[in-house]
Amino acid sequence: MALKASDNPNLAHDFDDEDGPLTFKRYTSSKKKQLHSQLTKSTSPSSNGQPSSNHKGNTVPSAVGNSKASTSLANSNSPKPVLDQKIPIHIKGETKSIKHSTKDSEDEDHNKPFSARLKVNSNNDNKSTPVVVKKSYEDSNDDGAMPLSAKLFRNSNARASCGNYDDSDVKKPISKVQKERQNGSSASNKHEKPSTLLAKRPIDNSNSMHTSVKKLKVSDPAGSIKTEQVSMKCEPKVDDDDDGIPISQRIKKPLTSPDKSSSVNRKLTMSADKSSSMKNSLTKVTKVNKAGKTSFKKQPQKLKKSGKGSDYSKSTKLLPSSGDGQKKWTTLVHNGVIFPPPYQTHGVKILYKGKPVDLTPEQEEVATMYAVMRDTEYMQKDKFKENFWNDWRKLLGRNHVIHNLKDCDFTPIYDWYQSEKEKKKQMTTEEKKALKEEKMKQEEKYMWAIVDGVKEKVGNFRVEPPGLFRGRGEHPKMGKLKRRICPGDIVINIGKDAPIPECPILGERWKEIRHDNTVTWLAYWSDPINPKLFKYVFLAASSSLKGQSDKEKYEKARMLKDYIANIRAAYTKDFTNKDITKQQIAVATYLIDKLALRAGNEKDDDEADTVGCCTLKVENVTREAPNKLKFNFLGKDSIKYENTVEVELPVYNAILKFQKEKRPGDDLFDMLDTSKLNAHLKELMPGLTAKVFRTFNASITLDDMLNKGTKGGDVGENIVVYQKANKQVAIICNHQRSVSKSHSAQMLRLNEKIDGLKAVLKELKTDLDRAKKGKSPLKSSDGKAKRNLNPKALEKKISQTNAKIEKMQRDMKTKDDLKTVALGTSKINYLDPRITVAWCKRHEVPIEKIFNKSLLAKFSWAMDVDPDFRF
DNA sequence: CTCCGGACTTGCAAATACTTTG
DNA sequence: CAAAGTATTTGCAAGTCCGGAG
Repeated sequence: MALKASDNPNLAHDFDDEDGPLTFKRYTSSKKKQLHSQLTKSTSPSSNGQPSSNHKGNTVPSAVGNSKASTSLANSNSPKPVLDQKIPIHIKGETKSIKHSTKDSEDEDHNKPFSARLKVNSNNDNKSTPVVVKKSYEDSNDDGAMPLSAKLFRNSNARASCGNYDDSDVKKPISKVQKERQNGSSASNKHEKPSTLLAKRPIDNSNSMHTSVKKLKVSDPAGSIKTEQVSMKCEPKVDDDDDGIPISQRIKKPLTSPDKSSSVNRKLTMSADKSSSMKNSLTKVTKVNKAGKTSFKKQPQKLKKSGKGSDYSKSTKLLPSSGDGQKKWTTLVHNGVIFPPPYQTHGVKILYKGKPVDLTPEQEEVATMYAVMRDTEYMQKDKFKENFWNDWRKLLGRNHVIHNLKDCDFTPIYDWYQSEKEKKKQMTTEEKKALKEEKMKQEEKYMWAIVDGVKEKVGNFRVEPPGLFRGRGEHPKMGKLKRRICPGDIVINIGKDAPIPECPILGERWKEIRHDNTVTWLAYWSDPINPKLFKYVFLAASSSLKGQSDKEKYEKARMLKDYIANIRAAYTKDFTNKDITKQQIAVATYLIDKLALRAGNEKDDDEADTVGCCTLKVENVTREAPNKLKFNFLGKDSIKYENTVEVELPVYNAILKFQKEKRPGDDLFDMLDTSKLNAHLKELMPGLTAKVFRTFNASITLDDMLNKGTKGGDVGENIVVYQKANKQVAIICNHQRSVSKSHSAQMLRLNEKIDGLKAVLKELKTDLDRAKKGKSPLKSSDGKAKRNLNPKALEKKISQTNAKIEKMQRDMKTKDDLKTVALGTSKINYLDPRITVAWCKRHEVPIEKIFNKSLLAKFSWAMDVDPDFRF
């Protein structure tokens, strides 16, 4: 039976419940120790503001249990559930969201290079990204020069003051306000049960080892395991003279319109915060600062008690940081990686100067890779062809009949490939299903790893197949052959006691076996295109290990909220610093804060030429008097960033100075690089780096927009509010997507539909007029007679049609607005899921409407956040 | 310091799965 | 039911940041 099951795709069900989206996972041993690490490693992200439940619980996960688990896995690829602690929660699978429909007219675009398209978009279309960023500032002319999140931030201040303080808070020394403000992460603990992790964990672990398949019911409170979190609060202290006046002014100004909804929430939040403060934990003092002026103190944070029940069942709680020095796991069992099948020759010949040419399988394989890319934009790029030719020529050998690429005709292979594709498409669903099952069966054993006794999904267990390198933008290496990876290229990382995965290719062996528990990768090989880089095999996003660090990331970003006022004050002051390095740091930090730019590491010549903040070139920034800066550069993935913003005058002048006497291609911030910048940031807040600003900006924007924008409408309306906020974040972060090939056609079609409805409308009106006069309706266009309706019915129909038309037009507009905006990236990487979950709870929006299955699994650690949680 | 190996997150697009529509 | 769309998943490239060696 077991065997049978494992062969069967259905078998997967066994796993299914286990890795269902909302699950309970065990706590990692390493997590328990973090206290220690926090104390030791002040800079570690996790170490700060992390919930920690350390005290007493140092129970070590017993190796015994783990080894047992591993054994079972090793001995039988049995899919048998190894994890017991995961609690499945029923989730409605359908995560549907909103859709837009439409079409429009701009087809030619897809033939252009991506960058070109973007350019077109941004130039012609005000709705598109770059410009939009600008839009975000429009609503607040008064503070156009204010950092992106400043406006939001002030709101949070406002919120804070609703609770216990009056507006004057804002004027209080920042440190005071901050001190009074509770640290957020505690909110999420509200729901937790008293039982602490510490106490529980060991038990759970052992359970997992011995009891194998028990699943806890979500609904069973007793069964659910809660974790407590303790977050620490940071209380930055600032030197009085350091307090930038400008900043405080900016912050004050804002209080303009506190949103009602937020004030209500605020109260809840505050009280939650209060209650939370009680158990505490560690106090840490970090001394920071330049000039020895500022010192930040951390305060203990507390656990929260769980409040009223939420509609969501509780799920996993992650432990605080992954401290323990460096230790990421105690036991690790997995089956290695799976290789792509060997090349199957097809024997289709290419033509050289019109004549068929014989190729060896190796030569044919590479020729096929090329042939198959005929319809891509790479074929228009000389660099791609050149690189391909250079690598392929090597395979062809010295005196091969083929002497140049130009005379090669790959059409036969291309056609063969197309027909193969067609064949596949024509297969019956049955056949397809069978094929899929077969594949599943082969891969199933590689899909899972057992980490500290808990079964976790592996992210990418498939070794990358050979192919032609598809670098983005103008990558110097595009088209190069990415050779096949063999076991001899692969380094495996696995627990000491775990069986070493059998090498799947006969007669070969792994390059190396390691037992390094300070890292999370299960395997890696070096990138054949750039041997300096590695390709890693990690656990999936839904794993506890990933969830852990995800949470730490958001906690760090939240911590920034407490420091941001001081940081702004500090850099504002330095806008005019005589020390040019400091001045550049100040301006760069300002840009990162205001525009959510990436840090901008240096790049090699053999990479696409893109920039981030520190690597901006003089030519990327154009001044527009009196105080605007126009940015235009290619950022990550060669995505164009185009944005014109108003900046504070000192910034404008500083840029002027940095540009002076430099050539267009020179570095704008010539005294700066990311390590200097980050080193500086770290002095301002422990663990602070440039990327934290992006997370911070994104999440606080979401939090703010949700709370301001939600008016208590129905679910549908609320979802629109969410999407709007999501879109705003995507715009801030410049998350773009290429316009789909069929976009214009879709818009066109929608227009036709609307026109059709309009025609109907007209006809209805005519009928109405006639009906009022007692005449029967005219015949419809197809000549048939229509039913004779009374005026009332006709009026109703008219208004219905009108509504339909309006809705369609709205949808169309939305669709067009979003055609170049990618919402997914921010959802996955930048928006603290607790904001979303808490908001959903508050407004009774089913979380499945916002998060799909993967997201639910990835964010399982955030599911039981307190409804009052605010970023 | 700087350089660079190393590890991990972020990001877009292609492939695939699933839904709606005609 | 196929075509048309949309949503989700997968693939893998491209960033960030850290820390150790020189």
